[in-house]
Amino acid sequence: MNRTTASEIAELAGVSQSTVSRALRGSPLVNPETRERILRIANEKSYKADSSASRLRSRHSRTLALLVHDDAEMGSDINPFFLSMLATITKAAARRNYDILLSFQQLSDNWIVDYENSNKAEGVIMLGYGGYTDYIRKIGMLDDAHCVTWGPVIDGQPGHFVGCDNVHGGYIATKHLFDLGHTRVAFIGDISDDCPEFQARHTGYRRAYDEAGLGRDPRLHASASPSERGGYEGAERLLDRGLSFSAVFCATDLNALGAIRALRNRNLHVPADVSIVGFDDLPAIAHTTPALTTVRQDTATAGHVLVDTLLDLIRGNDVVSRLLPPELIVRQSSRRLRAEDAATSPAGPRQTHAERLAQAARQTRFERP
Amino acid sequence: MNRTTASEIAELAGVSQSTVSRALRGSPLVNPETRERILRIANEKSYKADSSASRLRSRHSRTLALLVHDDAEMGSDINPFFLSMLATITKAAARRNYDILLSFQQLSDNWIVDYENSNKAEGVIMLGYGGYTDYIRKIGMLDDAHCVTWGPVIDGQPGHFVGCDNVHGGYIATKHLFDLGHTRVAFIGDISDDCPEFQARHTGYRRAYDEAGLGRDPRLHASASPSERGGYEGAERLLDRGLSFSAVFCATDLNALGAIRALRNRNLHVPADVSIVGFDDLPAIAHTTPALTTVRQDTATAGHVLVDTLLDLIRGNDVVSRLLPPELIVRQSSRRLRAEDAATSPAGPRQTHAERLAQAARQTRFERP
DNA sequence: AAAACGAATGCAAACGTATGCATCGCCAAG
DNA sequence: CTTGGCGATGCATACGTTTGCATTCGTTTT
Repeated sequence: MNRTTASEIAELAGVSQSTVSRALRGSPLVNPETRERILRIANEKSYKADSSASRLRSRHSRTLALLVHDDAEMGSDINPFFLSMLATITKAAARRNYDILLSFQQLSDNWIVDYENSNKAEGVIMLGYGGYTDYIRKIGMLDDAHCVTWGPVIDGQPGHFVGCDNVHGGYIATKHLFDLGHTRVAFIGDISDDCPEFQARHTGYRRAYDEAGLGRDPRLHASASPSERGGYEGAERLLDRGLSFSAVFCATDLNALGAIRALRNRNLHVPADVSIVGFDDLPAIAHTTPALTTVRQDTATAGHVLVDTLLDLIRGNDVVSRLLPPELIVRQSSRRLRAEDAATSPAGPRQTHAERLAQAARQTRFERP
Repeated sequence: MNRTTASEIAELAGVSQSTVSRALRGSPLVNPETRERILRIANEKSYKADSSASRLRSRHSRTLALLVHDDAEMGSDINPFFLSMLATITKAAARRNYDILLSFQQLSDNWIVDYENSNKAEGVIMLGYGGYTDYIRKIGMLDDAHCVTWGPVIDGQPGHFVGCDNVHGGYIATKHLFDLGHTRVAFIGDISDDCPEFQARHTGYRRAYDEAGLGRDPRLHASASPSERGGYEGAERLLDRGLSFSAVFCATDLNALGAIRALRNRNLHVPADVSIVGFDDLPAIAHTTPALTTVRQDTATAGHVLVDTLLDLIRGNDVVSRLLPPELIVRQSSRRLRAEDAATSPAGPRQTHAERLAQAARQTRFERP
């Protein structure tokens, strides 16, 4: 059974194929009555223009590629934060009459070039933490590379980015903890050059310290890959140092979940002993115990902005990198520091906070994921 | 700047355009040396055959559409279980050299027909709970509709399905609870005709009851839409009835999370007072407190099976609906019933289980999501 | 030496649409 | 009555491949 073609519709309607094409594409050149007739017949036959032929002729695929970074470290799991953006991006594209071609990939030089050269998509949206900078630089050389990346917005860097204001996010997270009376706030997260967004969150963290006029102990930073496991191991290293702290700001929600597990493992309770603030507002974490205080990135508008920016780029309009405002979501993992737990206070009637931390530091690890 | 075409490569290589095409597609007709030369030049120019032209001529788009049901009730959130399948499906397709076109849609008659008729994809994979049966029946009428659905496998039903063995899953979940000494196991989930997979899980639940020779109280079933909120409300209705139960099997992990929240809200602890078993094994739930005992659906092989089944369908091979075996994952939300908590035992020294449940039933609700 | 053959390549016709240009009828302006 | 213009339609080409068929050339068979 062969597909229905525009010529067949044309014959049925007693017009030429060109007129059918024009009628279906809403050209003002065709008589309203003719258009009506053609549309009716096309509907009856449930005719749809062949996309291959139409994109070949018109040189437009009306398709965007969505490339999600497949982090080898996460195993086969994909970072849930990026997954939660898929739907909004896809719907935003659909509203603009664009299809989304999905791909999970390790970073490779060829990918974008191949997709553009083979005309599979008019542009690419990239999702993934860090590590893109070098890659984008190469791509940026190509005039034809229409590519927008979700990630850190850095002045003067090549390529086009849409991202959350990570500096401000880190700032409000840390300030929230200071406002609750904490003075020694640790940071867990990777601030190497590979992850500029976490560097930015750390910058906000430092800014809050400076503004509060508190001295910041650099040893209160533990590096961690952006996974749950990374958070677990980071928290362990932090505890092993035997330092005093009453709160932790984690670079990602997954880090926070891992940190909570590590703390619990050493008999430290959240938020009773340690307050925790995460970053991302993953859909799942509202249901964890304790529900996580975190910095929300607005994925809904992010999806629209990513798509619109990419379309501007494709149309040759001027494009500016855009920062989206983050929002602090206070839940149960952060609470006011009790006076007797303050690091400087004398020992109370029950075991002091300092004692509990010290005990945790000595404790043998009985779980290794 | 115009794209490089096969003819340009041909000219550079001193051959005809046909030979270039053949060389790049690995035809055995071209001389190895010639092929080598052509490949080298094509690489230099980073030439890729235009997909529009190639699919127009060859009548193959090498693209599959992935349709994720956009449940209005979930708001803009997509069911995380389906999200977790996106990556495996996409990678499975990539391994077969197929691209994935992604779409989130309410159910509509036109969608599949449009996609096939416009030649955007050679087939469709549908993800979503229930409600498809009628829809599939319509689609099934069309010879050309290449469509595989993740969902309940029911004998004699039109369409092609790949799914988890929900009956067995429900059975092993419930049996697990019986093995732990529970005798009154409740069920939370929607068993209307809209959701055949939950009906199947409920069937497994009943089978375990029968096999254990235990009487089943139908009032221990609370209906619930498959969301977190559904589980919360279902658990509340269950508690309001003032019945005795020491364990709950929930039709989905989200239901289980909601149920746990509702129970905690009334001072019932999981698993101390009530054991809970979920279904799906969402990536997130390993990190909840308590970590959820659940029935895992093997999404990794599911992705491959879905893609392979669809490709078979496209190639005109015979296709059988396939059931994948589920697996019980025991974590911390289920535990052995203590003797003194058994519903029939006399009151112990501390508040009995029955008393605690009764208290929960009377309790005013102080949280409504 | 002629014929037959196979390997390697070129030729040319599709695939189904979009679109510039020509055409046609009709009415208003000259 | 002629001309110009405008609205509506048809004609014909081009988009860049894939692929059946023809062609060429060198080698083997009769």
